[in-house]
Amino acid sequence: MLSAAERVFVRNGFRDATIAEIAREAEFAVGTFYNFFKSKDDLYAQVLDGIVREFVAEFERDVQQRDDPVDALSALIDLRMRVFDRHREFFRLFFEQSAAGVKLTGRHLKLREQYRASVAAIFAQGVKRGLFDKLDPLYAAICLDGMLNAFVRHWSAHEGGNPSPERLKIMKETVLSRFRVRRN
Amino acid sequence: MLSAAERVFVRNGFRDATIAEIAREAEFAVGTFYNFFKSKDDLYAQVLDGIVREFVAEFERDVQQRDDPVDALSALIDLRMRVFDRHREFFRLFFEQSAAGVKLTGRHLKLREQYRASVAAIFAQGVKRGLFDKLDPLYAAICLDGMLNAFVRHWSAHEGGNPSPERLKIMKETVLSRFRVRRN
Amino acid sequence: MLSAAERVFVRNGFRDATIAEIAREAEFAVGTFYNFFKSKDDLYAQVLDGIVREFVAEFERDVQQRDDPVDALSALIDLRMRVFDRHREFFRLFFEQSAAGVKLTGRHLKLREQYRASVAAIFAQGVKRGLFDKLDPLYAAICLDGMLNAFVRHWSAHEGGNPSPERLKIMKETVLSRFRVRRN
Amino acid sequence: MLSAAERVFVRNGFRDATIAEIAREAEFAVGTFYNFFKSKDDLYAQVLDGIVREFVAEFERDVQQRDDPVDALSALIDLRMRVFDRHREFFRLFFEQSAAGVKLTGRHLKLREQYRASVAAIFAQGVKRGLFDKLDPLYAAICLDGMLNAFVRHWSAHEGGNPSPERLKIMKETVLSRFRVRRN
DNA sequence: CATGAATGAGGTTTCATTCAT
DNA sequence: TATGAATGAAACCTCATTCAT
Repeated sequence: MLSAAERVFVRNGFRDATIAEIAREAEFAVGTFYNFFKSKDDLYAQVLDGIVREFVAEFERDVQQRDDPVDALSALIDLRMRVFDRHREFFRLFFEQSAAGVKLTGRHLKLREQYRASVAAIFAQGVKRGLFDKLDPLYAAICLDGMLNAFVRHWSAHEGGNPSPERLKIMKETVLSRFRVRRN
Repeated sequence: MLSAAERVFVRNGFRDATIAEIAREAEFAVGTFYNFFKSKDDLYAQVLDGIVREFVAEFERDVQQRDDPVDALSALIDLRMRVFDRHREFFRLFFEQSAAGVKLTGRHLKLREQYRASVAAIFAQGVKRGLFDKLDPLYAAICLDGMLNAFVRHWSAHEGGNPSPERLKIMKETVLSRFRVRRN
Repeated sequence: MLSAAERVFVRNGFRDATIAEIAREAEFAVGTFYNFFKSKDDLYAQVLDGIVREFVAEFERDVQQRDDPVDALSALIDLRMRVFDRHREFFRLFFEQSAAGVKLTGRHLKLREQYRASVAAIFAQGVKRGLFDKLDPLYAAICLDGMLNAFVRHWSAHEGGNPSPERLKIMKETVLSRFRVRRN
Repeated sequence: MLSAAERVFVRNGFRDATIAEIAREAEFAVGTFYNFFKSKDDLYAQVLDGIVREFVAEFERDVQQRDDPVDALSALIDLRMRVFDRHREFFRLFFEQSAAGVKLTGRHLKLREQYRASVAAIFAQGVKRGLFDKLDPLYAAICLDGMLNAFVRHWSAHEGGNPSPERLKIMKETVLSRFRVRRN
């Protein structure tokens, strides 16, 4: 139901997604949606909300738990790719601030700030323990996010969104080694 | 004329930008536009085209010319920030593939591939000369683009799109040092 | 049940009154109404019917009974104000022919004619007995109705529909003396 | 244009008048209306405004000018019937406060108060000069309005809105003599 | 070339009514 | 009988596009 809407929003963007098409995709009548959602805006907000909640929950469970910053980063990359696999384009709104022609609203913007702060904290830990290069933690977090977004976009355009495990591994190694101190 | 359209497209997104508003902003009559542009889509394509051409020209002149890969990368970062300063959100379409609710069309998609290949070539050179870490050049290019996009977005949201020269310098150093081999 | 509908019809007018709101007000389920009423129109007709019946019954009992035309008129004024107090806006439909965006239907239109004819008959009696000015009885009845409606509307707008007994008395004297022959 | 809207509003009431029907009646396209009126509400307000302005102008010219209260009242009755002839049901909104399922808004409500005060002033004059029965001027004005409304409604329902000159004359005499002092 | 009133298809939203439980 | 989720026709309104001036 929400997922039908997500599909159409992703396909067409917010403005070009019509209620009629969403209804058809969900095999409901047009009016039925208005028993569940106040408006098109409300529908969009709820779709986004579900995905963000899901991501935040998994982030807290899989990433924040870990003591070792390198493990945490590794888990974060895995999570990002997993979420991407489930929600493709849609969660770009969360990571890139705008997508599908819609802007994030207050609540989600705040969640995103929290997420970024948490990632920065992981970097701060890593630097302190001598595991990562000396970098401003916030800037490091920005770099990490940017790289992951770029790979998501790249594969979205080039491999139909399904990179081989092989490529995923190389990507992961490439990204992680941008931050880890090198021993030579 | 095109710049009025750009302003409105950026303000409202593609679908929410009305011809009437663009006409008002450009101080032309609605009908006049249809002497210059076949349609709203055509107008959008031409706006994008101008910006892309401008970027490609400056890329060739300021970046591709340079022999030293480190210099080239440095110049590229400068260029990206310059373009961002001139066209803000709009060129995100080029670098992030979708923005304002519109997708890139064939011709521009190809130009983007060429651009990325050129950046990859710079990395290839740099690796060969032992200036950069050993990395797949394409993946390195993807990482670079992603980081730059992330900073653009970050400042777009946090400093009104105008980072201080100080911050720009730190960013540049942060990004560049992600790729350069470290001597210790 | 009918009274819940009346409240909502008065609050919102016919078209803006929704079955859902009526159902909520009556603490019934939407579907339940369709076991009692064929349609929204039917519901409206039944609400109106109840009020008209009530008025006609009281008219016959309190007004038509009286032999003295002046007493009858006095009782009619009292009755009109009483009904107004009970049903406020709603009975305007009966006296003013249209209200709440609905027109009277045949049966009620006929009842209204009968009512007016009865009032005219009272005037005819009064004229014959030399109690009232010489006037066409129908025109006198029209004048009376019009004045009473006007006061109802006036108080509806100015005193929240609750004129003081003092004001009611003055009104009654004002209206009655429009018709009684004056001795001087 | 406005008159086409007036016709449809009168025929169907506000809610049941559709933009499509108004457009058809005016032989314009639906969208054309939205070049002249912000919304359906706005259209309604403008229709009402035109009629009210017209009435107020004629009231000031034909009624307020007169020195003799009896002449003034006589002119007022003529005016009311004239306006009624031009605008039928629609001006009922002004005199009866609600019709066609719409309420008067602030500005018009105020104008109506002014109108009623002016009529009351005429009565006050008439009473002072011994031409009218001793009555509270406001209550007299209310009575007058109510009677005129009642006749308008009566003829609207019974003679297709076109009473004969004969009947108009009787009505006028009937109404006027409700207020004039009788010599006997 | 320049204009801007006119167009009408198409979008979002409401709500009376039905029907399976 | 009672329920209320599902329906879809129909309403209001927008806006890209045309064309007569």
